[in-house]
Amino acid sequence: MNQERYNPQAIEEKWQSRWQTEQPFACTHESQKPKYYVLEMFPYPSGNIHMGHVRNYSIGDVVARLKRMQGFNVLHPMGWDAFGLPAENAAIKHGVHPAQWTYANIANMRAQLQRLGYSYDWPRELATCRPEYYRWEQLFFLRLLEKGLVYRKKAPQNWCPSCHTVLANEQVVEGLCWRCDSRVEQKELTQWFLKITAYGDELLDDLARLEGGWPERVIAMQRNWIGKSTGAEVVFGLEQDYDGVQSLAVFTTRPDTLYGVTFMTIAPEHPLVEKLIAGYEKADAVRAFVERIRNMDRLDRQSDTLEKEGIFTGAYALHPLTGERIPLWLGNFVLADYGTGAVMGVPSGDQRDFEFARKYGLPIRVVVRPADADLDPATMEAAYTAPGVMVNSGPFDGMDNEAGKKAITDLLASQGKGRATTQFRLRDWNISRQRYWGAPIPVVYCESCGVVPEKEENLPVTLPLDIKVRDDGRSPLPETPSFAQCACPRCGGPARRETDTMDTFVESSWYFARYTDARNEKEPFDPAALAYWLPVDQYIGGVEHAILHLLYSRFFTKVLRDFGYFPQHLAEPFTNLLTQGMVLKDGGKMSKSKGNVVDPGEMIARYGADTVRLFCLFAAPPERDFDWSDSGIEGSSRFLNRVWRLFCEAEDQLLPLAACQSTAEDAADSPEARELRRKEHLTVKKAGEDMGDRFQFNTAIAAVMELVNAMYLGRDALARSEKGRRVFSSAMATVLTLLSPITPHLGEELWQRLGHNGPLAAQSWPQWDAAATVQDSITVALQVNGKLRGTLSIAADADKAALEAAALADAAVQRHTDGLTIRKVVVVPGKLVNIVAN
RNA sequence: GCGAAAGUGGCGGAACUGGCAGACGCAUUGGACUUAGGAUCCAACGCCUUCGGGCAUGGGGGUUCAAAUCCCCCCUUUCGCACCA
Repeated sequence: MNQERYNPQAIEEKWQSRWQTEQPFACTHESQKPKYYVLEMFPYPSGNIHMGHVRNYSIGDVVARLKRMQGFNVLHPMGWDAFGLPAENAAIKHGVHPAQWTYANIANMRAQLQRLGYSYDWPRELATCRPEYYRWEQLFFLRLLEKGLVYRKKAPQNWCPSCHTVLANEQVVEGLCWRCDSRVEQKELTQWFLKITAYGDELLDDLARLEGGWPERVIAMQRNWIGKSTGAEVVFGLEQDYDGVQSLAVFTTRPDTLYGVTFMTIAPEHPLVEKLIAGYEKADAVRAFVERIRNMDRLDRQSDTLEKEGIFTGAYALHPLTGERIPLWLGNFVLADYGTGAVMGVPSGDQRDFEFARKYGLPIRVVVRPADADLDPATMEAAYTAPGVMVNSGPFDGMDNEAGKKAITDLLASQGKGRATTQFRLRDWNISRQRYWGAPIPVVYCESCGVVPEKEENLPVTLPLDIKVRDDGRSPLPETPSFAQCACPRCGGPARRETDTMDTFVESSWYFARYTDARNEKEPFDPAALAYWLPVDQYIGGVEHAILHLLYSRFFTKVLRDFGYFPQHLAEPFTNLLTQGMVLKDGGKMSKSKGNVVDPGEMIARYGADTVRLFCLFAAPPERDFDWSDSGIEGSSRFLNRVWRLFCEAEDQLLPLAACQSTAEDAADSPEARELRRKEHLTVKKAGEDMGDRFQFNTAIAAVMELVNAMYLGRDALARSEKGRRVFSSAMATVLTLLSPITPHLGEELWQRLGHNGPLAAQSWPQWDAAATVQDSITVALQVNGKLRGTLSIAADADKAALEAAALADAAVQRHTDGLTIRKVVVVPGKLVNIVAN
């Protein structure tokens, strides 16, 4: 008997160095096999991997390894989202160049990933900070410019004072910077915008294609973020001519309530305000109101407890259908940048308007009432927003209000006073960043030609590395003459290069496609490779990217398709999305400040990579958060030791079989053999379904644990005969094979010692045989009136009559039916017998 | 307020199509082997019990021979969005 101890450090080193030399997981698109592209969100090279990475990449690696064994040609790449602010902050703090810091971190993290044994196609590795990568992004920028999908605009922008840069709307979380939690300010700047709103409808509609493949809540979050509203723009005439302005438009989703308008509310920032109040005796009070609202903190202004406030401007609009005078108010709840910045006030049909009207004594006119009741404006306590019948609406009285929406919009349109339209909450994407460590935007500003795109043949516009990072965090590029001063690509005259860089989310919006041909120096993608690999079949990452990265990637996919780079039939980049939960410690997020960080490196040093991988998958289903448990990982370690010992203690009895290779004849040798072979096949069934179809790795592992437990129970009996040993050896091979996507090092090591030549990873996933899982006798539950009263062991093929007879003959059943009349017997073959008696 | 998800032993979690609730693991307890064990092995382990059984899947109703699972109402927690007109 072999007493050798399980030494994960030694065997993991052995197999990892072999994988590094042989790169067995590199792949090509020239294959007859069906393809499978599994991708985990690439990491920012912060310096060290944390448990969240380990969980994310372990899930992906199991999928990749399993799919390979199931006969797919699998693409499973890894790279680095390598531009970004932390590199600059580190440069300031430690005096090291951002590039040097980044590349050193990449080297370190690459080694950590290799230490975990992930089956990546390393030759495709990419880093977005390399010119070989971002040159293609600059090319896409030029294309976007040609098509008018990127433009410059001067507007108030989200400005993070601590990061010294603007932020996209998606990067502002509750008024704070997504990265550093500083309070975001508004700053007027001219910036580059990607016209993501041009794809608003498609981004919204195509969410339907993702149903079933993406988590419902991510789809909901995107739908919410895009925020499409259907309604009408209604043009109200103004009572006077205000400096040439004679009308004011509003957007409404309720054109059916147009006859209920009793006032109009305008955003304090609306450009017309100053004109409206000119000459009004209380103009100063209005100006003071505007100032006060403008100076309010953005967070406070958006809080849900903020009281609605307004002020009359002294001006009037005219109702487009009745000609009635409508007082114009300013309101602190009206958003300047949504719709037209002005809303019609219908107190009877909108709760905000209702409260506003009550507060300021404005009239309330009911225009939609429930079908079976009247509403009295004097006693109403809230707006009526449910469907109903139109009243007080001139020719539309009696009409269903849904029909009224269209009818009134049509009437307005015929008179040139409105039109059906839609509004999006989604804003265009500001991609300018006032930072150094990012991809240069390939345009120049020429004294005579204006904004001129860089010539395609001059790409890449390389980010200069010979700079000194400024201590105040501001970008050194504007003061780097060798970069900022240039010749105009059009006239050759003196010009200044754009010194803003691109948001790093631009790089991550298309990296998944670059992996299909990462080393191509002639074009961004090989069309054949793209057509073969895209879309990504399974994408895996944290839910924190539900909007940002996933929305941008979807947008880029549609744009690159329309530019002809991506296949024309490709609508979406990621067919299936798994959002894995967080790894917590003591119920909270791991953080250095809390001192509750579990370091993967330490865990690997203590238990080995296989144990760490196993525990991450066993602790909980993948989409759920789980709390790291020190005793939990002990359990996983114990299990692998148990497998190791089972193998070593039986090693001289083991035969070099593959999974599921014992025969029915072998199984006929003894009841133990038959039972173990049955368990083996059932485990293959369950593990395959749980790992491959449901991504429930925890239950797949539990099933293998049961098989191992069964092997311990049966091993002495099975060791007695050649056939028994065959059954046992086959089960051993099955354990190693089923575990191999999760614990590949242990699998390869023992597979080799079992006497096999080729790698276990190249084995086919075992096929289970239904015939092996049948049993002669089964246990059925016996119930009386739905309550369990006993069990019954009976021939598996017993028919209903036999089951019923056996159940009625059972002592426990008789005891519980004594004195009762049997009304009915429900027999579910193979499961139970329920006797209904009273 | 809107949207999504989740509530099952001391804990993580099983139960996939309604059919023996608690698989698998952790923790705990008892035992074995040991110079010793924080190794390993065996066993117990939802709650109550008069040992017949009774009660248990957030709460309350319902459908059914049978409900963690289906239907209705309610509560709690987490996440996202939120004066979006």
